[in-house]
Amino acid sequence: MKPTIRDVARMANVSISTVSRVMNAPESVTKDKRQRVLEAIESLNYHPNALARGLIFKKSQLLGVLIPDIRNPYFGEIIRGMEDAAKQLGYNLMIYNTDRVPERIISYLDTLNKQQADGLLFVSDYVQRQYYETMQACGYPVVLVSTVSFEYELPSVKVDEEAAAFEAVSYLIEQGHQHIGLICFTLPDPISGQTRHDGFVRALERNNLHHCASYVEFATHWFEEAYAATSRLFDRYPHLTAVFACSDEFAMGVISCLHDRGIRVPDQVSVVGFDNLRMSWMTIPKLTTIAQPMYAIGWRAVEKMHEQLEFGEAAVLREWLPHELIVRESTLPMFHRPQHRE
Amino acid sequence: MKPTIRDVARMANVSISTVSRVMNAPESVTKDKRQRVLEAIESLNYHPNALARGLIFKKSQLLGVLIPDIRNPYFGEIIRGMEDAAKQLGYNLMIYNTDRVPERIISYLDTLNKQQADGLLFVSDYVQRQYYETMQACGYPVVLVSTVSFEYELPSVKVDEEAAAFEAVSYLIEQGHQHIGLICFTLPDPISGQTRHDGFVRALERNNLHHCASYVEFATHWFEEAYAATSRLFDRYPHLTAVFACSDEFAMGVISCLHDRGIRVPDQVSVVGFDNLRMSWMTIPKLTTIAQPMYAIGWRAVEKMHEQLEFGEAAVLREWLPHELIVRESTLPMFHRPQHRE
DNA sequence: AATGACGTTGAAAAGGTTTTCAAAAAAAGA
DNA sequence: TCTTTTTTTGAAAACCTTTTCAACGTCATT
Repeated sequence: MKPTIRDVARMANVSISTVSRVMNAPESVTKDKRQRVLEAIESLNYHPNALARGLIFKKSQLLGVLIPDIRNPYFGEIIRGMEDAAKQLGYNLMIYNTDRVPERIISYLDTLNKQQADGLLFVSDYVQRQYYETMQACGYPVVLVSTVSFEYELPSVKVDEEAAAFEAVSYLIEQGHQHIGLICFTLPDPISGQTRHDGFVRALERNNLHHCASYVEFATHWFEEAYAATSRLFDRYPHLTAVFACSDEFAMGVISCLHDRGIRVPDQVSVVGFDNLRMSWMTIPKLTTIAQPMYAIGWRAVEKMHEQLEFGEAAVLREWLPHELIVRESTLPMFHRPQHRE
Repeated sequence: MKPTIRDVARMANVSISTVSRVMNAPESVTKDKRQRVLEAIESLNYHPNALARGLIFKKSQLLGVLIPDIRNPYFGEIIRGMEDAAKQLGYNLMIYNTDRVPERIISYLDTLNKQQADGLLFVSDYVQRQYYETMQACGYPVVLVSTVSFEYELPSVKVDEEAAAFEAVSYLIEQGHQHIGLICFTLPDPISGQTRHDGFVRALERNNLHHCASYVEFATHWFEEAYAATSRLFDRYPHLTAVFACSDEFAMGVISCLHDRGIRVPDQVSVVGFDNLRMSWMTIPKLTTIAQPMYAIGWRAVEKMHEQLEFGEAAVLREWLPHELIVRESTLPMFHRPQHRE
C-alpha cells in the first residue's frame, strides 16, 4: 500500500497540514519539524498523489495529443519535441492515434475530457465543425500542431506550406526544368493537399509554365500510393524531367517507381521531397527536400499550450515556423545532366 | 466551469447517489428517474471526473511508457500496437523518452509514481539494479517490452534475438557466402548487442566458418555510426561478400557506405537487416531482413499489463514472439551473382 | 388489516491532498 | 512579569466520486 501524507505525518509526529506545508512552503515550518518530515518522506519513499492534487487544483498536468499515426516518422519527430518541452514544463503527454477517423477523434476528445486533460494538442488534421464544437463543449484549451484553422480562432504552430511548395518548385525551375510533375496529397485535405498544390501552381504561373498544371497525380499518405501515382503520371507524361513530391515518403515512392521503370534519379529525373525526415539522407540518392522543423514545432506547441494555461491565451494566435530547402543528391540542374548516358 | 455530479443531481432533482448509480448500475434506478438523469447528463455534457474516480478506485487508467526515443520508427510501431490495445482495454498511454540515460529514467520512474500510473511499460533497455529497486519501491507492475531480464522476475515480451540472428546468418551461409561481416550493437548492450552477436557466432560455428568471427565492427543505434563501422570493416576485410546488420537502420548505413565505395548491393555484397521497418521496403534495393512483429509486441505488452492488473500476475512470465526472415532484394546467392560485371 | 420482504432512495463516509481559520506557542515590548 | 504581536501549528472543509447503511415506500402474503 502506498504511503500517504497521513503516514508521513504519523511518523514525523506532526499534523498532515505541516507535512503539506513542508512540501509547498518549507519556510513556514520550523527547522526541526521540517527536518523530521523530510526524513519521514525519504524513508517512506513518499510521493504526493497527483490525483488528489489534481482534484484540488483542477489541474492534472496531463496533455492529450491527438495524432494521425505515430508510425509515421514525421510525427515521431514532433512528439519528441513535445515531450522534451513537456518534461521541462512539468506536463505529461497522453498519446492517441486517430487515423484521421472522425469517430475515433470524437471518442478521444471525450476521453480527454474524462481524464481531465489540461489541454489538447491536435496534430495535423483539418478541424471539422463537429470537432470544434466538441472541443468547445469540453472546455480544454487547444493548440493546433502542423495544421491551422481559419474558420475558428485556435492557436496553431506550423510551416507555411504554400510558400514551401512554391520554393521547392521554383528551385526546380531555376535549375532549368520545364516539365515538372507533382505527386500531391488529395485535395480534400485543405491543409497539406490544397496548400502545396497552390504553391506548385503559383511557381508555375510566376514562370509561365502553365502547361505543367496538369502534370499532377494524387495519393493519400503512403509510399505505395505514391508509387502508383507516379506510375500513372509517367504513363501520361513520360517527358517529365522533375517531380515535386509532397512528402519524403512520397519522394521515396517516386524514386522507387522510377527505378523500376529504369529511369535514373537524378540523372534523368530530379525529385524534391518534403519534410526532411531522418530517413531522407539515408536513401540513395540522398533526398533534396523542404525541411520542416518538426522538433521545434512540437516544442513550440507545448510552450504555446503552457502560455494558454498560465495566461489564459497564447501570445500569438497563428504561428509560422521557417522551412528551408535542403539540396542533396536527388536533383540536378538540366544543364549538368549527363547527356545520352546509357 | 465543468459540470459535476451535483449539477446533474440538481437538474434531475435527485441525489448524487442516484446519478452515480445511473452510471454504474442503471438497473437499480427506476425508469423515470434514470431517464431524467440521463437527460441531465446529456444536456450538461457531463463526464465523470477521472481524478475523483481514480482516487476512490486507486486506479488512474494511466500506463507509463518509457522508451529510448520515439523518433526511432521501430518504437513508433510498438507504440501503435500498445495504443490500439490500450484503447480497447480502457487505458491511456503516457509516453516518456529516456535516451537510455539513467538519470532520465530514474526521474521518470518517480514521475510515474506521482502521476499514479497503474503500470509501467519499459521498452528496449537493460534493467539495471537501480531501476529495478526504484520500480519495486514505487510498487507499480512492470512489463518489459522488447527487452528481458534474467536477474529479475519481470514479465516480458520480445523476440528471440539470438535465434533470429542465427537464422539471418545461416541464410547467408546457405546462399553460399563464406565471408560474412557483422555490424553489431555494442556489446555492453546485453539485450540486442550480445545476443545478436551470439547468434552470429553460433551460425558461424555450426558451419565451420570460424574465420569470420573477427569480421565484426560495432556501432550505437545510428545510421552514421553504421556507415563509419562499415568503412572500418571493409578497410580491414575488403573480400567480404555479405554483411549482417543488426538493424534496418544499420543496413541502410551499410548500403550507403558500400554505395559510396562503389560496391554494388546485392551484386557484390549481400546485406541482411533486422526489424523490418516500413522503410525497409522503400529503399533501393528493398531490404532482406528479419521481421519483428513490432505491433504485436506492443499489443501483447499491454495485454500482459492488463493481466497483471486484473489477476495479480501475468499468465506467462517471459514471452517470445516469432520472428521471420523476409527475403527481398538486398541479398543474392553466391552462385547467382553476376560475374565480373563492371 | 397487519406483517414481512423487497426494491429504491438519500445521507454520510472515504479516498489523499491543499488551504482557511482559529488556537497555541513563541517572541517582542512595556 | 504581564501584554501584545508574530510565528507556528492543527482541525476541518473542500475538491468529485463511489459505496455502505439505514430509512422509506411498495407490494405481497397471511
